[in-house]
Amino acid sequence: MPRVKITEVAREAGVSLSTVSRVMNGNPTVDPVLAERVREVAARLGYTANPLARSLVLGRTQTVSVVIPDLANPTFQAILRGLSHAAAKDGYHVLISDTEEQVHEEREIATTTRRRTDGVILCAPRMPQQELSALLPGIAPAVVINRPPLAEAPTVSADYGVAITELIDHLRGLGHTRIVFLSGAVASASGEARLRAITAATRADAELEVVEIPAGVDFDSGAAAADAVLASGSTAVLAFNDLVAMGLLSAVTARGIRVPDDLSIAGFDGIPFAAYTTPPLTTAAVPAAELGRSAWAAMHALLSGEEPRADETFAPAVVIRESTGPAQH
Amino acid sequence: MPRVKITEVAREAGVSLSTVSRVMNGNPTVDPVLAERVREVAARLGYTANPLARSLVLGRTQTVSVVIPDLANPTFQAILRGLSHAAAKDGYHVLISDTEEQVHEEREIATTTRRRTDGVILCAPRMPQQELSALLPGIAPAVVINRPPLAEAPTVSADYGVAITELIDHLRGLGHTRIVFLSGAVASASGEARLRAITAATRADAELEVVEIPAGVDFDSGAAAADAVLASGSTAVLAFNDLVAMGLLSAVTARGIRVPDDLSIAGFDGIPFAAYTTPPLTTAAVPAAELGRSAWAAMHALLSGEEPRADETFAPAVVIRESTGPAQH
DNA sequence: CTGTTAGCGCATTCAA
DNA sequence: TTGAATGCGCTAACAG
Repeated sequence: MPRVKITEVAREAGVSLSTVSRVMNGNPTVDPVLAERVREVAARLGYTANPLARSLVLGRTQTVSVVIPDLANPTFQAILRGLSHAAAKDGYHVLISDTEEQVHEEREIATTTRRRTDGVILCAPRMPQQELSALLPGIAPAVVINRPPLAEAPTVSADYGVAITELIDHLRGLGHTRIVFLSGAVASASGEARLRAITAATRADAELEVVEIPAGVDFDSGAAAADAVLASGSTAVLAFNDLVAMGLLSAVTARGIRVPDDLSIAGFDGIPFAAYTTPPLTTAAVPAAELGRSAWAAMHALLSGEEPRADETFAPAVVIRESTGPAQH
Repeated sequence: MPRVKITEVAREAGVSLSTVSRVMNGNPTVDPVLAERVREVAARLGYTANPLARSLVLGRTQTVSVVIPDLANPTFQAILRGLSHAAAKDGYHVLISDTEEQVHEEREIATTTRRRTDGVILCAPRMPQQELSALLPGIAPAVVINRPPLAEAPTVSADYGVAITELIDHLRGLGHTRIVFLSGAVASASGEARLRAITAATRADAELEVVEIPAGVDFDSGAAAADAVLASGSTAVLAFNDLVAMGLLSAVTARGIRVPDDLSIAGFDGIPFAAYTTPPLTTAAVPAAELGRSAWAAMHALLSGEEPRADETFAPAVVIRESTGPAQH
C-alpha cells in the first residue's frame, strides 16, 4: 500500500506542498480557486495526511491512554465504554492498557503509554497515595478515577461512603443489627472509603455491629466466604461488590439458605447482571459509564487549556431489590 | 515537562547522537566503554526515545488497532481482554475502537485507525461480505474475527455451527421436538452459521421442528420475546446468546413458568454470569479470550513477516447446567 | 568503531 | 496569497 503523500498532491495540483498543507488544514488564506483544485486532486488521489507525521510536528496525537486494573471487571468495562464513546465523539482515540492488577507496574505502564498519547486517564485503586502523587506530575495532563481529591490532577469518583451509608440504613431499617462486611482482600481507595463509612455508622448506632470478613473481589471469593458468613451469626451481608455478592448468593443458596428470609445480601456496583440473579440483588449502582464520560470531559478540558471542573463525585443510587428483607430473630 | 532528547544525551556524554541511538537500540558495534557512559548519562537524564519520532522513521508504531461492535457485550469484552493481554506480552499497544454497532461506520473507523497503527484486528459480524473484502486490502495487515474464511486476511473464529448442533442434540436427547430459536434481529456472520446448522438439523431429523422467532441480542429482547415463545407451544428454547436467554428466563419465571420443568432454555456464549442465574444456564461456551489471543498471534505473525497459521476455528464447549431438562408432554 | 548527512511526512515560520 | 526553507526527534545509510 504505497500511501500517497503531500508532495505528490502538490505536484499533481501544480502548487507547493505548503499550499496543500494549508488547504488540508482549512487555512483560509488560500485562493479559493487553488484551494478547490487542491481538494479535487487530494480527493482523486485519496490523500489524507499521515497522522504520525502530524503528531510529531504538532506535538499532539489525538489519542489518550486509559489505564485500568482489570478488563474483566464489569465496572471498569463500563468506565472504559463511557470514556471511549465520549472521546470518540470528540475525535480522540483511546489507547487501552490493562495492568492486570499488577500494582507495581502501573507506574511504568502509565509513563510509557503517556509518551504515545496526549494524556492519561488513570484508574489505579490500589496504588499508594505517595507513589501516585509522585507519578502524576510526570504524566500530566492526567485525570484520576475513584481516588480522593489530589493536588496533582483532577479526579472523578463515585461516592462510596454515602452509598455504603445508605445501604446500611436500608438494612437497619429492615431490623438487621449484626451485619457482615465482605471487604476486598487488598487495600484500595474505594475500599477504605467503604470502611470509613462503616466505622462512622457503627459509632453512630450503638445497636449496630458490623463484622468485617476479608474476601476477594470476584465470584469465587464470595463463594469461598459462605461458611465464614454463616458462622458469624449475622442476618445480613454487605458484599464488596456485586461479583462477590453473587458468588456468596450462589454458595449459600446451594447450602439451603433462603435469601432474603434467612440471610439478606447486598451487593455493590450495580452491574447489569445484578438484576438477573435469584433473587435479584439489592445493590448500590455506581454510574460507571458516567464516570468514564466525566473523566473524558475533564481530560478534554485539560487538553483544551481550559480549567477542568473541580473534582467530581457521583452518588451511587441504592437499588433495592429482593435479596434484602426483614431480619429474622 | 520539557522532555530530554537524544541530542542532549549526546552532548552530555560527549558523543554524536548516532552513537546514542546505537546504544539505545542495542547495536553491538559500539565501544563498550562509550556504551556504558552513554547508558549512564541516559539513565541520569531519564532519557527514553520519543516513540512518535521512532514510529515516523521506522514506519511502525508497536500498536495495533482493535475494532469491535460493542464494548458492552461480554463476549467482545473477553475477546478484547485476551487480545490485549497477549499483545502487551509481546510489547505491543492496543488502540481500541467501539463502533457502537454502526455498521456503516466500521469501514471508515478501520481505515482511520489503521494509519496510526501497524495493523487492524477487525470484529465486524454484520458487515456485508463484499464490503469486507473491499476494505481488507486497504488496511492490511488485518486479522478478522468470527467470519467465514477470507481470501484477503486470516480469520479466527468460533464454530457456531457445531455448537448449535450439539445444543440441539442435547435438547433432542431430552425429548424436545419442538424448539424455538430466538434469532438475532440483524443478519450477522455467526447468526447465519447458527441458522445453517439448524436447517441441517431439521433436515436430518423428521421429528424435529424449529420455530424461528426474531429477537435482538440483549436482555430486553429476550424478555420481550417471552409471550411469543410461550404462545409457540414449544418445550425448549435456543437463545441467540446468554443475554437473550437471561432476559427470557427472567420474564418467563415472572409469569410463573418453571424452568426447566415447563420450558427448557439454552443460551450461547458462556459468559461468566450464565453460571449464576437460577437455574444456572445451559450454554455453549465460546472461548472468547482464546479467540482474542489467537487473533493476536495471527497479527503478530503477519507483523513479523511470518506466514500466519491457516484460518483457525475453535469449537465452543457445550456446558450443560440446569436450565434444560426432559420435555414434558 | 564513530561521526556526518539525509530523510521519515508534515506544519509553519519567513520572505517574496 | 504563495513558495522555500526549517525542524519535530529519531534511525540508517554513508564516509572516515
